Amino acid sequence: MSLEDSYDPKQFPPFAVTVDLVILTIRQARLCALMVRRTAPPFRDCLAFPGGFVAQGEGLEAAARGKLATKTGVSTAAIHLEQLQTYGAPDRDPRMRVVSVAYLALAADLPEPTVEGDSFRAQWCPVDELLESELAFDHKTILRDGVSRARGKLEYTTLATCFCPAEFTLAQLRDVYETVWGCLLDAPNFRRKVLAADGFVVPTARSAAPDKGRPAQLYRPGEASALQPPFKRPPS
Amino acid sequence: MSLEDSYDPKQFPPFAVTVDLVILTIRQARLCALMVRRTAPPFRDCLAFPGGFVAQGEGLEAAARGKLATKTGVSTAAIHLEQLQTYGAPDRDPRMRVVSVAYLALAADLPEPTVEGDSFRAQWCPVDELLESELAFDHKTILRDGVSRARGKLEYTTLATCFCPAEFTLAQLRDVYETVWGCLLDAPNFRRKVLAADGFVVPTARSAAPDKGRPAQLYRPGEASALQPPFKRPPS
DNA sequence: TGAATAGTGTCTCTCAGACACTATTAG
DNA sequence: CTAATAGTGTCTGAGAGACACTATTCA
Repeated sequence: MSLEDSYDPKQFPPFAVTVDLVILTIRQARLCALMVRRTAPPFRDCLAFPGGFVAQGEGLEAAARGKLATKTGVSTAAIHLEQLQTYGAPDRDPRMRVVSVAYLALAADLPEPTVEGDSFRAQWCPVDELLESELAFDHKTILRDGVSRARGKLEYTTLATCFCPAEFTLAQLRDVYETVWGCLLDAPNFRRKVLAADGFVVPTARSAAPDKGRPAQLYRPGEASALQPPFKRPPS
Repeated sequence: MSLEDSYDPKQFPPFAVTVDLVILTIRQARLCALMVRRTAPPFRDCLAFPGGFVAQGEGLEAAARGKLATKTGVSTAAIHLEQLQTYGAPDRDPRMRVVSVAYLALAADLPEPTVEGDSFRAQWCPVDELLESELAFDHKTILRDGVSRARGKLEYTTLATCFCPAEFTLAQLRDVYETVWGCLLDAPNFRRKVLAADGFVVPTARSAAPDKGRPAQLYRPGEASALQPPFKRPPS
């Protein structure tokens, strides 16, 4: 913030500031987001992202991380969290002026969310279904932005491993790309690209025990965060 | 924003919301940002980005566009404006809790900013010098993020033309890339890539009248906004 | 004419995609 | 053995970079 000389810190229009969380995961080969169903107007019975007010002395990311831990009931250390965008149209909440800072979280498949104080339910919903249905506030726009960001980030970062368990096969990693991008990738070429990307994955001592077929090498995430060169997403 | 059932719209911690503008342009082959010098504490005499409070009924982008028009004194239609990030650390302003939504603007070389009501001065400053000096609040972080965003966007969008006048030569466009990326590009290869990118630039009927050397074809921006395939930034 | 800048041709290297092929498991 | 999945080899075409070359202007 930078201010004219006439600035008076006592006279400012008060806003409510909230965080909204777009928490993405992959369940049964579908990209899903964690949603809560609203039980009060406005948008009663609509699905909405978890979120809430930012407290007076609380940082934005700290607020997001707090909500994340509450809703998922999981240690948030392993979950990637980044700021997405800020949404502040004057009429986005009919009750009052609210500016919402949206965060994007990428997580491995998590247990079904626990009922927190029994006051609301959270559930995983496939994003393609969410984009067809009505969501509260401007949350459909936020969801589109979040999915788009996630798709893009898979191209030039190693964040795909966030959707995987601690150890994973290359087939699992490929499934992440295929699910998020909605396309099919050539397994041999994918394998080469991943292994050629320095620090993307590192092999472990173990192999996966499959139902059938040859067991696959298990890997864990490497140190690298950027992919150079980036992965190319096929046009679709 | 999504809220628990116990939500009460009357009880929320009030925040001030501001917009900050990172306005980038190229002057004399240097990437520059428009800055104002603070005349009151805190950070008195430090440089800061133009910005100010968002009014109660005003959208965030509308607020940013308003400030942009005021500070540059130029029709903002031709200036690219996009949301950058939101900065809301509890202690970022010592006076009060402020959440600032930063916007990034890319503009062609503009006239020296006019003095607006004589209450403050705006000036263009080379970003490399700004990054060496002390800036107000967390504005150095914001500047780094803005420059980084601009660099990245030149790779996969046609936004480089925003730094050019209405008609420009390919050499001017190449200068934009070289200045923003801080590298040298091979002129023949650059030319081929730009012309191969469908809708990046379209030739006009005119040629530039150079001081010396062969006149160059003039182009204007095309319809495309994305570059497929992206331009590759040399490692540096 | 020569200096300067615009623009073309062409070679090479790297990488992405296609796809045939081999390897290792379960039954 | 077959089915199924993991993993390798190899060809081809597109694009990036290097750089020699031609074209058009001014003085």
